[in-house]
This record gives sequence, structure tokens and C-alpha cells, in this order.
Amino acid sequence: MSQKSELKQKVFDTVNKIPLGGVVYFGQIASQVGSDARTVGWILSGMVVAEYDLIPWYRVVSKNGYISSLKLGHKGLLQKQLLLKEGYIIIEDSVDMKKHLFNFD
DNA sequence: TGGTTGACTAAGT
DNA sequence: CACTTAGCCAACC
Repeated sequence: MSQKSELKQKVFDTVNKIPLGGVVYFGQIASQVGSDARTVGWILSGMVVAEYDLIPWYRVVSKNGYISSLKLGHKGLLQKQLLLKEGYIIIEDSVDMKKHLFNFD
């Protein structure tokens, strides 16, 4: 069995709190786990397919709503499809932050 | 130990 | 408005 780093586990826990219909940006998660936006993105990029079911990772986008994972290739298309499937408003590869941005508080 | 890289962001040119 | 720097942090070589 592989052990997730403590930071990775924190990120997972935080992402799990994102409700249906909401999205958050990397900086928000970073703030919750005590790290930075770039490190959060680095962790998510290291996720394997087996972890896709564990957390709503596709509800994490960049601050302006853009689906950053699109630069990774096919993975980005999957994220976009999942968001559309859940009824999110997406324009030009970006989520409508005015309607979907979620705040942890 | 130190340089490079990266699903970020803010600020500068 | 498009592109570049700089700051930030974790992993890899």
C-alpha cells in the first residue's frame, strides 16, 4: 500500500468539501492546506486515474475560471466534460466564476 | 546542496 | 492586450 503525503491528504480532504455546483481555484485550496497554489497544481497533476473517483478534482480551476488542465492534453477534456455533465456554465474553456465560485470561509 | 520544473498568481513592460 | 518576471513551495536529478 502506498502512503499519501500529509499534504496530499490535506488537499484531498479540502477538495472533498467542494459542493455540487461550486468550483474553487488553486489559491483557495493552498490557503486551506498551508501551501501555495503552484504546489496544489503540482499535486493534482500527479494524481492517477485510480484517484479520480476519490475527490471532485474537476471542480478545481484557475482563478479566472480557466480549465488549466487543458494544457496537459486529454485530461483537460475529461474535466471539461465532467463539469458540463454536472450542469456548470462554461464559456471558452472557462467556468463562469460569477455563478460557481465557492468560498470555504 | 543546488538547479529545474510545474493543473498558480500578481504585477510589470 | 500579449508576453515576461518574480514569488511561492514540493519533488526530482
